[in-house]
Amino acid sequence: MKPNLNDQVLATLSKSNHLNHLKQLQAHLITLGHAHTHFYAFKLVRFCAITLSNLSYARLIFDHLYSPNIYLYTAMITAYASHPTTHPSALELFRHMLRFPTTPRPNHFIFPHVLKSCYESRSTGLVHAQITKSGFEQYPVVQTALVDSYSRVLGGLRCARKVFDELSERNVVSFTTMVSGYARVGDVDNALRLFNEMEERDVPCWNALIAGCTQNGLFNQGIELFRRMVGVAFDREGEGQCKNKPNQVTVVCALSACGHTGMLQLGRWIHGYIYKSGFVLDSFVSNALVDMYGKCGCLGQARKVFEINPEKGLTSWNSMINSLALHGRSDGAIAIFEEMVEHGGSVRPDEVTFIGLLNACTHGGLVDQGYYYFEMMIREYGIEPQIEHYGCLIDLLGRAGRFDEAMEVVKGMSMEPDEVVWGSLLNGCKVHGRNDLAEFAAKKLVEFDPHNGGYGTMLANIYGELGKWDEVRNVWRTLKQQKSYKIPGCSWIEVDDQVHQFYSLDKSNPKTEEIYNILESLVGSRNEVMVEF
DNA sequence: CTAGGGTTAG
Repeated sequence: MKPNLNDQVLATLSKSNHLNHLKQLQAHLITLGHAHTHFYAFKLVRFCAITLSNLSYARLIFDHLYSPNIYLYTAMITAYASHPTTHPSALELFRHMLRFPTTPRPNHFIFPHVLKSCYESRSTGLVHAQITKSGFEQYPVVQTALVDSYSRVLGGLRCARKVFDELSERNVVSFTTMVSGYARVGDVDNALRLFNEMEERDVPCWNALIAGCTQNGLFNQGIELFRRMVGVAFDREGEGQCKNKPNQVTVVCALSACGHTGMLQLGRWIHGYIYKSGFVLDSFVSNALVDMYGKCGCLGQARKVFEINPEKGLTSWNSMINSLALHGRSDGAIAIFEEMVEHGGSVRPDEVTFIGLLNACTHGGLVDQGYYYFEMMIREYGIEPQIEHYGCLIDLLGRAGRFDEAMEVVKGMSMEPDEVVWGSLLNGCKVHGRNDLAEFAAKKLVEFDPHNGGYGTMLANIYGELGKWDEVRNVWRTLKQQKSYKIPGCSWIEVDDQVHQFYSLDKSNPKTEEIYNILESLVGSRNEVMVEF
């Protein structure tokens, strides 16, 4: 028996990845008299838009149909909505569909896709009106899509909440959407409040909250939630219900938090958990592991995970480069960069790549090489330097004591220098004893953030170095009046799953004396010693 | 064709 055309088309598309394959299939369909069969056209449009990211050809197929049905409009609008630069086209097509009576009438499936194209054009409200008018507002799927759409528009969170509050029926999905909305604007408190109100929870809603924490820098809180999730899932007291086990998305978030806080033990546990759970090491998981190991200083492990990733994407390369750069392995970072350019396939270095690369040069003292890559970024890759790149470059030049060039760069910047730029310059000045320029940079910092006790303290110290004692007193008086205090430097180490925190000059630890003695024997002085808080 | 969750950056 001959395989039917339906299966043939699906099989061909699942194996194809090139426009030529698509054209062959099209030719085949035309000879069989199926050039205008909606079902096949639908498959072709989706393939073209999703696999090939070729919107113009998808539109070409669409435009050659006599009267596209609702499926085809939906497919075409979905295609546009998933490519941010073509958002207007999605709405245009939708309006066209509404305006002409010969086109299909909207159903409730199309609205989520239309709403996805509203984020940048801020037209959620218009579509909302249309939804109400056409009587689709009572569909939970549409309602949730509305909440999501409002929450992604700048300043739209209040509207999102309003729609959410008026829902006829809240479920775990609409709750999760709202939690993510709060997380997106950094309002973790409200995200948590809503999470606590939920009577039923699933994996995505845990993930939304954990991601909310880690994306807003609340790494410890994220870890705490992760531990709670693991605890609930494995039900340590009871009979082990194993519901809501962390999945790939969860571990990616948790690993990010481990990297940022240096929790290597937990990171290793998660790696084991991934292995035991039989998760596929997709690029997200792999990259998160590389980043965690890299940040925790296990460069060998990071490298191993990186090497076995068969689909190294931009982030994979960037994570590996950053890991090496972070630990001063400039040669390694540069080698990976070169490998990326040579064997990275379609992957092209982006602005993050160059931050890592410049960082590597800074830590290795490779000033000229750093300059070279900075130029390469602009000329060969057409990347406009961001303030971050300038920060790296100033850092690079400052540490090398090349202050004239550093100031040239500052003057040539296309934007106002920020705190990091002045901070980098100041740091270089301190290393090289350039107190005159240090005063200038520190003043800029204080100007930037007059209530920052740290900046004030640095300025006062520099005045001290310069013997400007009146100025020293002035700065201290201002700081005192404003109640601006320097946040003490802090460092910590993880031993047996416990984090020990150390602040400068704090002697509150019961073992202070012992710690001091050991550290003294190690560094030979008490001045730089940290004591546990 | 059907609403929610993911990594990298001075």
